[in-house]
Amino acid sequence: MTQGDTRSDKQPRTERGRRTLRKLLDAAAGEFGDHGFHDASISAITARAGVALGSFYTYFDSKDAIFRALVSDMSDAVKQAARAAIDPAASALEIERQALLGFLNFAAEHKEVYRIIDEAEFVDPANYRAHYETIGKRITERLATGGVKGDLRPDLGEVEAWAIMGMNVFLGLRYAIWACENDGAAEDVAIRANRILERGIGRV
Amino acid sequence: MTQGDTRSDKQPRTERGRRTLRKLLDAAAGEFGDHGFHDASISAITARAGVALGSFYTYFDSKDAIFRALVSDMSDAVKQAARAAIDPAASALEIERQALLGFLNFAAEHKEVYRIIDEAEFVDPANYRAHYETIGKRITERLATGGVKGDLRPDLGEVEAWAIMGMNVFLGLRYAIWACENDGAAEDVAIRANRILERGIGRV
DNA sequence: CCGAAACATGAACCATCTTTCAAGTTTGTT
DNA sequence: AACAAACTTGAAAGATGGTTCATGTTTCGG
Repeated sequence: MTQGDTRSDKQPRTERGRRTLRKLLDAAAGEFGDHGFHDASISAITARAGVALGSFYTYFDSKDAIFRALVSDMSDAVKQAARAAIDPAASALEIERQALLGFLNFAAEHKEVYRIIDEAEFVDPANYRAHYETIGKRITERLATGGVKGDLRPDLGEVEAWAIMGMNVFLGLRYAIWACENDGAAEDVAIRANRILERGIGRV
Repeated sequence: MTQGDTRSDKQPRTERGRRTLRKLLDAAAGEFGDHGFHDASISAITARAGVALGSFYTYFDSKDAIFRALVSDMSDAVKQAARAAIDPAASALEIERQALLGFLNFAAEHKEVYRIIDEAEFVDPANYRAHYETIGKRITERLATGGVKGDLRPDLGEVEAWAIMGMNVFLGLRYAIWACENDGAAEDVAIRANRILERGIGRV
């Protein structure tokens, strides 16, 4: 699915090919994560992967192509991580807390994913937008479900979903990517953010 | 101040020089906004500015240098726009509503500013981080003031500030930068976001 | 075990841009 | 008016790094 669509006739047909492809993808994630798209060179990627420069073009049409492939893969990974962190039986607010906590942990564990998706805003805008629109829709659905269940206000929509998504992404940047010693643990951050959703910031 | 610090000995000393510098800055904002840092070329910037290629280096040491100068200028502009949109006499919640509305309007009016600051995450990370940390501090202060005034909970801190900042930035991306026909007006968005801060998303 | 297809290799090609520079023009001051 | 400093110019140097390609090696079905 991630690879089936636009991907040209470059899919490997042997086991060896699949191994090389994976090595390239992993190496590219590292290079793009460490240096950003433009300062990462294909020769650095192939060097890190341990293959010859020319082999790159057996698997990808261009530097852009491998970046796009990476963004698709990682977009899927983020969504899956969030889904995995959620207990669908929990209350709507609790689900949002779990989703944020899952995201914070995932981001801390995979900083390069965060970076690559962020840089997609400039290298692969369509995919970037698709990524956040998909997540936005998913949150919107959760809010609607919460409304039906009676956990949440019934008038929540896309605006609220994007507000929550923005909260989560920025808390991820600050407390997972830029995390420092005297920052609270991810659990704390998730609880405090959840309290905003629960009762706002107004005086009790 | 914005130019006084690290800026090399390139400040213009005549009126003509100041005009050329401004033309370059404006042209660069346009090019970087339209094409992003790496696809914007210095020759395109000088062409747009109507000056010779070589003149660029009379004012900036490098492509990075003009980008950094731009980020500083625009970071200031964003902060000033937010400040200008605020009535300090209003309640703490109302102030947050005004700040968001001000930001949404500013972003819609100056999409290139949004884009350039975002790209600074990769081209000028230190400035990017400084930008958001400064704004984060400012919001933290507002929240503390609101707590003292009795408008807000007294236990609000940096986490809540970053949550609000993330909300605002993402709502800006979605409803100012990517705005489309059937989106609500900025006022609506600001009101709905403010309602989250006021009472959360829980059932009334 | 043979042959065709898949895959690997890395030197060389090439397009692109940043940056330099030597020579000319304008500005502002004395 | 005259001079020095500030500014302008655009061709060319220099560097970088993406992409190609001809040749060699491995894989795998028949």
